[in-house]
Amino acid sequence: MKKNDNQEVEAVMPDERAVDSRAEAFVGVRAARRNELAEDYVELIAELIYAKGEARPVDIATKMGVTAPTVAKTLDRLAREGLITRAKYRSVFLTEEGRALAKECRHRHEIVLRFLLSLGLDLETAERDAEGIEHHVSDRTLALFAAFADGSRVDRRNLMGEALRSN
Amino acid sequence: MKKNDNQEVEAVMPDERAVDSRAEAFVGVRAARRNELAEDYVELIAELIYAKGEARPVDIATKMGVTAPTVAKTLDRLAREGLITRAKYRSVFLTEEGRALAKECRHRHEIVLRFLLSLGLDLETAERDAEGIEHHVSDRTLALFAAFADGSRVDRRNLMGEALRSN
DNA sequence: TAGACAAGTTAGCCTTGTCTAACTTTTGAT
DNA sequence: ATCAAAAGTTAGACAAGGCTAACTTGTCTA
Repeated sequence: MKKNDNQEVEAVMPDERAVDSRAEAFVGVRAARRNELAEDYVELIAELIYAKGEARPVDIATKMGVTAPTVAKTLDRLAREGLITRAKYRSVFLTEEGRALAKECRHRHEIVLRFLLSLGLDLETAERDAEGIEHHVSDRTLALFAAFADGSRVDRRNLMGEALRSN
Repeated sequence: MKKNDNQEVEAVMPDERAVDSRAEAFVGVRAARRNELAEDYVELIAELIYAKGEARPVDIATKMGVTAPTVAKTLDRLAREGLITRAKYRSVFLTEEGRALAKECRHRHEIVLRFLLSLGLDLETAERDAEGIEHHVSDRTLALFAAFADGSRVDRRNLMGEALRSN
């Protein structure tokens, strides 16, 4: 492939490190994407059970914004993967593994949400963004988010205190 | 569907607002997910062109961690969607629309990355998380991220200044 | 208790994203 | 100028996630 045909790229100016250190990230991100839907389902099922005592496919469909057959197919997959149990024409239940996953997802979601809110975001937007972001936050970042959300007020006080003391 | 079969949900405790206000988010998130791959490709293509003068399928494949035929099929789709142009056995080029998208993605990526770094995250992790997060950040949140990243030092100074003045 | 209606399922189709295997074109070194 | 290796393409398989249409089961009310 000859290096002819050059193209102007005025608009886009990545810095040096970009091309190489970003490369490996893609693989990991795509891996994360594969589990997103399962996590969303499991989390939603847990919420429905908590809120209504059961998780019915029709409610899952409504909340997820998809049709009933889509839900059925996805639930079959989740059952195959051991996250839920189901019987024909009945509600869905989480296995131990499913509950563990739901709990973990809930935890991440809570932290991301609190973090966004503590940053000054409105609830609507925070809720929506948290839904998308929560699946892509490493443990390290999550810890930082948690610390920030919990500590932002305290930090300010500390900072002011220090400023006062140090003068 | 009778409301029998109840299940213990000790582990998972969503608060009241959760079930309803989170619902609508899913639809939006799924919409965002559809464009992620296209955005990743376009951004990568822009970077390759910038860094090497051209974007070859083989490099895209390496960076994305997939095989050549996968890249070929995806590039066909991007071409169909008007984001790139390509000729058989040649490198790939961005259309105006593709360049615009790449620029926008780059911009988001930069902000998210700077934000994560300013939060104290190491470069590796920040890079990886930014890759996943950037597609799920609303304009509102992005603005907040940008302000935080740019202003965290300034804020501290202001805060200290205020603390001093107000006493 | 009988049906009507709501909920759930099944079948079949489409698109995307992934792969391997096999083939063709381009490039570059001798 | 030739030809081997690298790059690119095509064909075909498969799973996931989505849909509509048509059928079955459960529930609840008259």
